[in-house]
Amino acid sequence: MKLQQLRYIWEVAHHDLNVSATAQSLYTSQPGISKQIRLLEEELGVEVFSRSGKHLTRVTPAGEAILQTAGEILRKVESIKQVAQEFSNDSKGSLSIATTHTQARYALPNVIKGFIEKYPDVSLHMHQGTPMQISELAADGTVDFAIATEALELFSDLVMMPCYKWNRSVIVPKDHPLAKITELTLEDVAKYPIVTYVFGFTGRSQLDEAFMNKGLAPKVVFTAADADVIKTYVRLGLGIGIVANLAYEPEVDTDLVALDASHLFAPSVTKIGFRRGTFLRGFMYDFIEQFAPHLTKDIVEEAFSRHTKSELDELFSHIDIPTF
Amino acid sequence: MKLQQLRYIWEVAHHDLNVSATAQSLYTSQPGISKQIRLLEEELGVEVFSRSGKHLTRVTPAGEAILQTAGEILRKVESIKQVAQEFSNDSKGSLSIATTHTQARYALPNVIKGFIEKYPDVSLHMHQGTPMQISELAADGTVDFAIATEALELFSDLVMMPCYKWNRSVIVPKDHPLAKITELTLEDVAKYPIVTYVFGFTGRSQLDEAFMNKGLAPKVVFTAADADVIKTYVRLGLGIGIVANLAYEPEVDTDLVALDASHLFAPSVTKIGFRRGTFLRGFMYDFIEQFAPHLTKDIVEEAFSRHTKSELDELFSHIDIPTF
DNA sequence: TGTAGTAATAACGTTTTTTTATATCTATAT
DNA sequence: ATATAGATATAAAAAAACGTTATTACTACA
Repeated sequence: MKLQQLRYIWEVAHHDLNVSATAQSLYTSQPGISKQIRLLEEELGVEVFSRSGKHLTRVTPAGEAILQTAGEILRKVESIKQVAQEFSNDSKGSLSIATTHTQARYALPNVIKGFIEKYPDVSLHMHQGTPMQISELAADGTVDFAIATEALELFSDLVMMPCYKWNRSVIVPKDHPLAKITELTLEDVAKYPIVTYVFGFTGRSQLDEAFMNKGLAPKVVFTAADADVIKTYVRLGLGIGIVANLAYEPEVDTDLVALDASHLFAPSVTKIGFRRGTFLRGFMYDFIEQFAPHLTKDIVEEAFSRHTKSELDELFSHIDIPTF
Repeated sequence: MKLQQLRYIWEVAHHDLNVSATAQSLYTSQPGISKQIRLLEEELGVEVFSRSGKHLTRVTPAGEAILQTAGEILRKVESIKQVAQEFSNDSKGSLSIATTHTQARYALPNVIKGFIEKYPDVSLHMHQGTPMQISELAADGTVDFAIATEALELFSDLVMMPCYKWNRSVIVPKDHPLAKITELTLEDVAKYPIVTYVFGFTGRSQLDEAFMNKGLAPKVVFTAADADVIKTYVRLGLGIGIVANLAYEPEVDTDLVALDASHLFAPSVTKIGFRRGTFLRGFMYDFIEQFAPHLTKDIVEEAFSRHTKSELDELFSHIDIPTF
């Protein structure tokens, strides 16, 4: 059995069982992969993939189990490389983060600016996607960290830690009737067409819940994955926007007014997650702490060792989470 | 990075850093191994072993971490092979057990007889040693199961499950004064020179404890690792024997008398242990259940998922353990 | 200081892996 | 049904990796 063979079956399984496409993505040839897969299957005496003629159609039950373990092995191989780098050079390496537009655009810039100054030899890679995609990237080891407000808790092999709480603002054009109101109520908000986040993004669920609890059914006329798009449509007069209040930038958004809505909607919590069992390098701990000062190396290591979700919750119930 | 390289560093680390000896044990050449180790170190950019001139003197801190992970990888590779065999042929495979003389000689024969009848294509390997050695063999993956009464709990990465309780008998020659006594007391026993198990074997600690609690200091004149040897010396009149009562065989030991000592010493518990995270094949579950009927597949899988010792204890506190 | 044991190096032959070119098969649409 | 695009298998050749033997160089221990 060769590591290369395990890598091949894993990659093929993650490329819709298309060997040619896999070969391309790995910059190698299709026959090479096909042959190694065959060799592995021959050695093991089991087929990993079932075939209809020449096409791979699905993963066999045995393959299911083998792929699972192969994935674990490949991740451990990565962790050996990480450990080696850690020992050979404290400050060289790479850090991959998967996150949503909201974080990338509003929450992370400062942290990342500081980080690349401190670790000029660490190459930073930022992946963007839906919370679901982000979680998957972290769960299968493509990225080191996932940062998002939703969906992270659905993956049981991610260690997930709360970073900060945030509230919402209603944003309206300067001349909008709501701009003059002093005490905003949910009923006020529900009167106007709403432009906000797509479902599954950036705490959208808290928003729906608040309206539902009051028996209100606001008209959501437009949804987008990020606040920049939302603001654009608010400017067009399509409706009032509801966004994370960190997404309102007073210096830039001079034509808009932000009305604090902290009292209308329950705060959301943005979390950072990484795969259980990953080896975290020094600069990774540092990154986490820069982003969420309460997540010191000690705390993260403690979180590491908690196996169940309830044990994790217990840990963080003692810790104060900052509000943005 | 190649699996072969990981295998090499692991083996060298487990052969006192002697490359030549490792090469012999793996039926390959010394330069081959040396070269692969160098290549790996070059690729990783860290030395796994530190050298004084041409001799490997110790494992570097980085090597420590790398070897740890390498071991995990190699075990996962084994588990892939196991899974494959499981799927390709339910009843072919191999089962390695490490145990003490006591178990091998008195407790296991029936189970093993039944097992080889049921699974003629599974090759069985029995390793014998001290409880300490046994536990190590299981912990580093050389054997599938460890069966012993002591020392198993010292290894935190072994899942340990109680199999049966057993009590002791005092064995004496037919003409010994004690042979006529009806109600044996500790004081009676302490009067005579004693022949029993070596410390660290077969529940020896329970025995010492019982005497100590009563403030007695019996004269232990001879200790051995197994009951056969003990019986031999009892026959020679060296003293009275204290052995597990399953070690007294009425049909064979006609010249000896066994006096039940259940009321004098706390019962001992024999346990079976295996490495956390190993893949257990069907026949392995079956073996366990044959040996300890209360350890059904469901129970074993439950034990698998309990991470801490206290969780395990909790599980078995509900389960009745048979007495031999 | 000498000797036995052990690792590194170099050169060579073998095996394994990858590549290229090509044939064959499958699925899908016409 | 048939043609076609997309995909895998096969075969042969080239390239790379691996292990072996022979030898040198070093260390530890007597």
